Amino acid sequence: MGTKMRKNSTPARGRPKRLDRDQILQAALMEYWSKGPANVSINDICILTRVSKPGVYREFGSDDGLKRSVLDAYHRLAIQPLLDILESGQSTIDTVNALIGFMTQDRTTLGIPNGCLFVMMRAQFQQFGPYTCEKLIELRRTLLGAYEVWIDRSKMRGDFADVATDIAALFFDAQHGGAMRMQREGVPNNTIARVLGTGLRMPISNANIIGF
Amino acid sequence: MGTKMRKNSTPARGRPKRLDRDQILQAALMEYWSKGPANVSINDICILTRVSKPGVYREFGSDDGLKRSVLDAYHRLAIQPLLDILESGQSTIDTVNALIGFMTQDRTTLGIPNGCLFVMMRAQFQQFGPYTCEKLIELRRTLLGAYEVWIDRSKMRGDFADVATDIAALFFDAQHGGAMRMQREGVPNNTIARVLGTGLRMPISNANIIGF
DNA sequence: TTTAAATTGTACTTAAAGGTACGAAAAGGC
DNA sequence: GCCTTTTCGTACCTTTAAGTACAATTTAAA
Repeated sequence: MGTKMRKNSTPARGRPKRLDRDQILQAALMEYWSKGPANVSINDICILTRVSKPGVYREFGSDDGLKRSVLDAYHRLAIQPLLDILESGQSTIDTVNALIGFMTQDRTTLGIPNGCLFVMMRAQFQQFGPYTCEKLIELRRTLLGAYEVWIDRSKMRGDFADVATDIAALFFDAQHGGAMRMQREGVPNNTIARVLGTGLRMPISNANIIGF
Repeated sequence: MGTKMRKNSTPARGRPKRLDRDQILQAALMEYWSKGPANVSINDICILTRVSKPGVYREFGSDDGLKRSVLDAYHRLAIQPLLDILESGQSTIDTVNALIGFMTQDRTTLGIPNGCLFVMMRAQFQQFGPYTCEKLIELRRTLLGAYEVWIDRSKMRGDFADVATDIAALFFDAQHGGAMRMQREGVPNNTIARVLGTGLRMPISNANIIGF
């Protein structure tokens, strides 16, 4: 957000920057993800990262700005892998299985909190500022768009049921959200996988049985 | 919560009570429902109902106590109709259609906020106190239990797919949650109905085609 | 060595949250 | 008319949130 866009190579003029933006983002991300954004204050993040409060505000502008940036980081960290699965070009069934596998990974062994920060924040968008909300809407559109592209591709291959693409995309998105919430509520991952299995394989198996 | 359980008939001893518990509950319920529980303070409710803050605390004990009681009221108001549909004894298909119809009613004409307070609060349980959380868990169990009973009944009639009852119950619960969240995000009700249609009619149509 | 530029953190402000101490008020019993 | 019981609301408390004023610090350029 600085007025001077300094590249790494340029030595710059004034006092050298010691603040590590990425470290703050990482810490905030993990804190939001594990405790829920509403239960983490800027102060908490300051203490956690040993950065002064004005430091955080200089870097991100506001609470809203920080949350927006964290959401951006979360996009790269945890949403992109999901998008990558959709764009991997595998067979439809393999893709669905990959999605289920991805969502129901054991988080404790990965050192990652349960649930999905994006799903969480979407459910609480009323508590956020304009930047964060904008980012949420953007991410939602990206996800739904990716589902739609994938569904259309599967349809062309003939292994997807006769459901309108936008409806099916909303359906897949809802299953993802449901799975992440179940995980947060403590439902075992193999149970979640079974729920997802009945839900997500439906548009495929139906195609096999009825349509083709 | 009062130490004296006074019936309406008993004239009582001290200063007569003017505080209307139900009015507070109703106002808090609508406020939580429309704005989200996190965006409504005890102060807001006091102003809205023209009750003093100690009045509210005398009646409900704490923020946690109020939320718990509101959730109870919401149970009777908006969850019970859903349970009633499940217990109505209609045919499986009619029940599913009734569920979809109930979830996708036009809220503006009913004067009711979009979404579901219970679904909202479930997604934010980390922000609530022990009483509220306990109530949330209890309500969740009640709902899942009702789904399970209904599913088992449908299975016995032979019009439900070969899916484990607990898994199917979680699936239905997830669809309900997904629908309520879509509604909150501004997805049109007829779109939501189509998403629900593809999801909820699946375990039934599959039974018709494959199993029986 | 001075000056200008850039970043730093201490100490503060303001607002709003949940919660309560306490005396006034309103009733029935004596 | 006075005492007891119960409910009432004003005015406060404590904590914590987001956000900032400002002087000190560290660097390159002059």
